[in-house]
Amino acid sequence: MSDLTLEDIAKRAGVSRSTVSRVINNQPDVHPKTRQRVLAALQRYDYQPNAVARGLASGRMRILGLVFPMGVPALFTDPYFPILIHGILSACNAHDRSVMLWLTEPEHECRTIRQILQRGLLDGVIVASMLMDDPIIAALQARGLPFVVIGRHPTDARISYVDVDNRNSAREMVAYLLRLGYRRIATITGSRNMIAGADRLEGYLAALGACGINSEAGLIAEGDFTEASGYAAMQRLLPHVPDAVFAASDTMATGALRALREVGKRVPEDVALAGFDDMPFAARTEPPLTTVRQPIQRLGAVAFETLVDLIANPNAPPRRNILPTELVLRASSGLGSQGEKTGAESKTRR
Amino acid sequence: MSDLTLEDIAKRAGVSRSTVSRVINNQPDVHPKTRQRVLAALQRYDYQPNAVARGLASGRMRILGLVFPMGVPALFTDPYFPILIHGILSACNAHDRSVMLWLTEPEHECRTIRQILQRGLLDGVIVASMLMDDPIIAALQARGLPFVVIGRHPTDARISYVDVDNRNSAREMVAYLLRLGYRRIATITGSRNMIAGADRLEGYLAALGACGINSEAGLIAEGDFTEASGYAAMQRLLPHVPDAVFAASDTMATGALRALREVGKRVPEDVALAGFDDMPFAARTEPPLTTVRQPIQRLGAVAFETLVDLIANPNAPPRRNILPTELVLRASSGLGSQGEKTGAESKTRR
DNA sequence: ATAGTAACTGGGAGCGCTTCCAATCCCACG
DNA sequence: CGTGGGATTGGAAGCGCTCCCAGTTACTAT
Repeated sequence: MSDLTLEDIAKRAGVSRSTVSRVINNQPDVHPKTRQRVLAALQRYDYQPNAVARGLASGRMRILGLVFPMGVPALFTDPYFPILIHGILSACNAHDRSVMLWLTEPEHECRTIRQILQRGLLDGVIVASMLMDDPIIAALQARGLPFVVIGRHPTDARISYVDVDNRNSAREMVAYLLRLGYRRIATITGSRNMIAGADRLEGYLAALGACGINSEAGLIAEGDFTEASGYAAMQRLLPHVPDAVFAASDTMATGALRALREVGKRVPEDVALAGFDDMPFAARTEPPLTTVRQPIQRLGAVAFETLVDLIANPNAPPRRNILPTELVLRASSGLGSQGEKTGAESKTRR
Repeated sequence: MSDLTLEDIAKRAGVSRSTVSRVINNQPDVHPKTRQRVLAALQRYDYQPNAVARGLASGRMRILGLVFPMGVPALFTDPYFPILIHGILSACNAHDRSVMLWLTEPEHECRTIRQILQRGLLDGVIVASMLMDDPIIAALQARGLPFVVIGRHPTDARISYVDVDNRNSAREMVAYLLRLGYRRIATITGSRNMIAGADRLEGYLAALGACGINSEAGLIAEGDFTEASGYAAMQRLLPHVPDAVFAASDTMATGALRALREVGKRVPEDVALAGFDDMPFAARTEPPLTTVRQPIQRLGAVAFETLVDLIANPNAPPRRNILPTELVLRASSGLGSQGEKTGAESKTRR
């Protein structure tokens, strides 16, 4: 309603602008009595500080940027995106920061990057990039804006990131399938240009290698983290008769499940199946999905904390944070030839 | 890198700050030659204007707020959320605006609302509220900040909104099921506190009423738009032997599907099923889901356009925008007793 | 009392931009 | 060659806040 300024409040409270500012920012050196008086005026006139003026004067807007690459087709069908956002926003809420959101659409990429780099606006940026060579990374570095990436960066050691150990998690899942006795284990990979996809493939290969098994080209089908790609990949795998399939995401695993159902293959009797992520729906597929649980929400929260820390200490060394995953064993991986017990939903802590 | 100001560029280009400002903002009254010179300097020093200073001086930050109510449990499992965001962000990208995002968590609600109402920061707000009595609405009105709600407001005619005709869409879907010959049509409703849920229930009742059928309490089960609630609701419906079920969302329909599968009921032979939304996965359930398609992404884009219009014309009357839906007929609704043809994916334009 | 010190308070100078408004320039016209 | 008026340009006044510094007040110790 009324557009009061600091000055107005000051006049009403019979003090100076500076004193009101001190009270608002909870600074010391204000007499308790004065503070009371100002507080009362603040309340009475329902004063809201002007965030922009404040930001200009102080140089910090308390706003963080959050950037998602549009090049990821799974972004709008996977709950990954909303869950991650939730984690970040909750953390921001709790620490009185706000968030600006961008999707870098290729056709507007330059403009989007310009917006993100606008001076004064953002205190720092979280890049949910996962892409191999996202131009936003270079732009942020050139501009000197603090940022954290969700998903490790393969080459540049100066970049702070938060991630799970995709390679080892995948390796353990495949090792588990091997322990169950499966030998023709196929994989449906994520996109080539996403680091998580490449890492999970590496883990798959490592597990096979450790067991003395040579990977077979026909047992590796590339997907792009979408359901449809999982479906198509499974169809390509079928002629090579896998006895188990490790899909690099739960979403692709459901696609594989659909393909298997269509040709009358039973899971896990004919083909065992495992996914990655432990999305909410993974417990409700038929059969429920064995998978690797990654703490998506926590990933967002830790990214937030890391960024805030980075903003406060601009010259500190880069932070790297690997969060733990756990295997979630459900019916889709079956009991294997060993008859190993899995339990309804037993979990293995890594 | 270098933190140049307008003044610096002006000096370099041998003109005044004002002129540089004019060039940047593409204003007339600059001699073409001067403009060239300034443009060159701008380019050479890679000048980025300070968005905050600009915002303070001009009173417009070109930032929109986007508010989601956390009270909606489906928010993080339904693709509705990301698709809507996508629609809004694409529109913003194309029109050189940015977006700030908030989830109003009940425990931080006051603080969140304060952040949103901060003076100077936002030019306007899009509320993806759908809730019956969201306090943010009253707060925005009191503050006089332009805003648009996605989902109609049941009582206040001064509020601008964008929506689909939930009531009629639901009515048509149920009428379609009636035409197929189903008579014991049950419904799984959305949450009571969401207007869309209430509207779809009304449409269900209207269709039955138009056909002279009295609704039966046992055939109405309340859900909350989540898969789990659809599953539970279906279990409650089973004893009442419906021959068809209209779920108020595709997500709940998949829950119902799971419950039906568990007790060995075939869809559509034993129970026909219809959903609402036409989420990407609806075409891939087993059987594929008959549903009402609503243009979620477009909803976001139109909300954006409406808001921008509202910001430009603060005194214009409220805008109300109803986007069309269409019935998407797939296998889950069956052929009914009439043997009506549905085709693999025939659509009916409303 | 009185100096000395600590606790407060107010004023002013910005933050980097927009936006008037007055000043200057330039050219066609007389 | 002078002159009016539109086209350009520069200067100054903010936008509403923070933050520094000097000034004022209020005590304590002597």
